[in-house]
Amino acid sequence: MPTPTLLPKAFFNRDVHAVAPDLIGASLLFNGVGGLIVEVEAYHHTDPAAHSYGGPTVRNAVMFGPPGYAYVYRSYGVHWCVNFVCEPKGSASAVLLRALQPTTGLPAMRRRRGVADDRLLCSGPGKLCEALGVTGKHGGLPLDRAPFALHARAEDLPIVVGPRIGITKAADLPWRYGLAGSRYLSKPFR
DNA sequence: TATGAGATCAACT
DNA sequence: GTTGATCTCATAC
Repeated sequence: MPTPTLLPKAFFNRDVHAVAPDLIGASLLFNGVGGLIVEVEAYHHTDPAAHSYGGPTVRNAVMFGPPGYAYVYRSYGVHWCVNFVCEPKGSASAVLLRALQPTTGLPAMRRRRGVADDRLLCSGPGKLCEALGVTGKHGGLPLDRAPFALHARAEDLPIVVGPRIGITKAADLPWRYGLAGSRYLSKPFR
């Protein structure tokens, strides 16, 4: 097994469309619990679907900060969703984590989620945060140290792209990236 | 398999 | 007052 490489902040200091596919297959642990990233979506400040579209607010302030930090927001008033901020400071782009293949800390994830089926633990942005225990208080934390632990994938993987999920604006842009054939996606790719 | 409602809150009109 | 980067459960086909 090759020694995994811990992702430095510089990894995120690139175009969001370069970072997003490179995250597929990477491993994400949060307080020692997590798995392999199998699905993400890219958002950019010129993108009408992005929270940063239209300028900084209290909620999206982290997106306008430096890359390599976590932007966490509440979705539909109920769920937490986590993003990785990308590109040079100020461009307000981010990658939304949508699904993981669970590998580590399965008992903790099953307990938090209240389900036993591995495929239901992290197959969606809200589920993923619940399984890992990520909440709003973790917004703004750096991604290159605890409680986060991100490692680059060891080899190239087949990546598929498609339109993003659950949005109404710019819904046709193919800015969703996934691991081809994964059983752990929030939804299959067409 | 597919569609619909409810939960619950911050941003925005 | 309305909308949304969601999820779960219920009911219908």
